[in-house]
Amino acid sequence: MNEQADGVIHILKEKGLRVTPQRFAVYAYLRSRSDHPTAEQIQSALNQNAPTSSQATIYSALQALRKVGLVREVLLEEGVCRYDANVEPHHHFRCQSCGAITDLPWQFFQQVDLSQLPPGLRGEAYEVTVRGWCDRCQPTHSQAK
Amino acid sequence: MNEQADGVIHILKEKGLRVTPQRFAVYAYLRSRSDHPTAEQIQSALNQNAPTSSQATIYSALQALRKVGLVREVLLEEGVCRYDANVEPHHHFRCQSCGAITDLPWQFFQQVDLSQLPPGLRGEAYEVTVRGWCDRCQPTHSQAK
DNA sequence: CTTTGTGCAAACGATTTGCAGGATG
DNA sequence: CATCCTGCAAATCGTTTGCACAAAG
Repeated sequence: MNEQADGVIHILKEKGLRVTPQRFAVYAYLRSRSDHPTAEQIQSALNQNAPTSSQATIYSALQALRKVGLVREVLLEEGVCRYDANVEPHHHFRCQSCGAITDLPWQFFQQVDLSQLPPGLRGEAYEVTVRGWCDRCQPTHSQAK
Repeated sequence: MNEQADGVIHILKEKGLRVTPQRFAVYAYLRSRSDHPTAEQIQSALNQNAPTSSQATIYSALQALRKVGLVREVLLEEGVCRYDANVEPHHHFRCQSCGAITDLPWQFFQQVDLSQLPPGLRGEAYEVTVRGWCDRCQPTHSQAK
């Protein structure tokens, strides 16, 4: 766990970011999760035991991390911006019952061919978003919304 | 144009929606466009000549249309919710320079196989989002953000 | 010590809500 | 005519900003 912490510190420095406790906490937390928490979720997670970061700080830390490419935002539902420390290309699965989000490895859908785009469009990257039901929300008998 | 109007009225009625001038205008406008306007863009377009709809009405019309499946929302950038009267499955292209959004026909990427999902996940639908440059923003020499 | 980040509270923009009057079926 | 919709303004929610103080390099 300490090695991991050192790693995070090193990464932040490498990107030219000052290492503050708040930034460290936000980034370490994001790296520890794969469910793309919202800003609010990050804040309440970090402040669970003791108040460590104000909400303005969370947002500014997220922006700083985004600016250097350590974090990206994920938009899958209205009105909520989620954050993801996994900046490698990957796809998303969203359970339409409980809203849970699962990362899908890149190789699941890597067969998309960007050279087939309509004339004039040059594609650089793509991402697949799948809607469905997660393991806990199987619509076996009772259909979920 | 009048036949189209009749068609729109008929569709609204069929879905059990009262046909009001505002609802008609919102839906007809959305059907006339393929660039997924925001609520604000819809409002200013409709009020271009004469004030016809308040912003609360636009939102409630959009919700009513969404509820009956005539309109869906499209989330491709932060903080903006776009609306789309094309509820047939299709993909999206977003120019990362000017932000323009283009629909991509379904058949461009229909080769995705949802049976390959990780165990426990049951996929129902998917959508591909492509980032790149549109015809007016080709990064020939000067790179865009 | 200089630069950059933090915390607070107020500002902001998009969306929602409550309620009285008005239009639809 | 009963029901549902509109318009207005106020409320709400997530995010951003301004500024004084504090911490990082």
